[in-house]
Amino acid sequence: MRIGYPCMNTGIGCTSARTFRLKSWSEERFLSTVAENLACLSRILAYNAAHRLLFFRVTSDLVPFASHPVNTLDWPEIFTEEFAGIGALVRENRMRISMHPDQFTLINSPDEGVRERSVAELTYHAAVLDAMGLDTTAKVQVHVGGVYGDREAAMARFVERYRTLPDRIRRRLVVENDDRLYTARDCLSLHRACGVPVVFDTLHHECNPSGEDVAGALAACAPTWSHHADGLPMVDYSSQAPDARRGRHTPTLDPAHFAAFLAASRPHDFDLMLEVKDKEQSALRARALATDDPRVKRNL
DNA sequence: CTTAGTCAAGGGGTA
DNA sequence: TACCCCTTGACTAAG
Repeated sequence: MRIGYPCMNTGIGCTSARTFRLKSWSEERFLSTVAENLACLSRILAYNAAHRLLFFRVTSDLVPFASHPVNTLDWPEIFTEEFAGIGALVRENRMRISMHPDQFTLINSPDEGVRERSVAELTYHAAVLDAMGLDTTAKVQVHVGGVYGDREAAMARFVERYRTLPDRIRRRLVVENDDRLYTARDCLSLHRACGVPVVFDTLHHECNPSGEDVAGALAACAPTWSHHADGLPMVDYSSQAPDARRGRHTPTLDPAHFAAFLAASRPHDFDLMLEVKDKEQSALRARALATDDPRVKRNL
């Protein structure tokens, strides 16, 4: 079990998610922003390596407007060295990377334009991981998408479109249960139909359950990952913020809830993404809480 | 300097 | 049909 956190570090004083308004677009602005973002990502990963936080989600804002028509620059080529350096850092420290495109990425949309933009966005995400030289254990996770008034048809469209995605995308794509529309069980049925691995999200499963307890859901999702090509299963963990709208993440790690999760999840092994607002601070506390867990101990 | 409104992109739910 | 919500940090113009 590697423990990680998403997208940003609260302590080191830089962000890899700098962006700008489309109105402010210029090649100079783009190039300087990407350069800053990549430099910051390097710093974050160096911090993570030093603190043995070996799982990290790279922000989708790393390359602003990467899939937008306004951008005709060959950014993977321009930043070849920077991406390669980051990839080397990841590999040398046996770290793992994931990405999670925004809600606009909907491969099951009936709208041709939405689908095309989604494929372009997925191509961007795959291109980042490719430029880093990472193997197919580095994943791009998406939700199933909309229902469009007909769940069966919407799920069938996901399957059909997954099958025809370029291999560059498909080999990295994994699907996650969401908090309203598609449960873990729905995702498992997609896996049976097309082979897509399933990321289990604990909070979404609480909000939008499909009958299994945590252990049962993990047992069902784990075999959707081919150990060789896909690596360990990925699990997103968070708990419900008290007195907040359903689905809102807690601001910081709840130690008792986390301990209960660790106990319930045994003996399954997976890489764990802590979706908590204070980011690396909670990841560090989680790792400390779990140091006696043999799954974590192996990676210290 | 601080702050409040806004940002490429979709879809679901309510009135 | 019209409007609100999600989720979120960062940008940007206004004060």
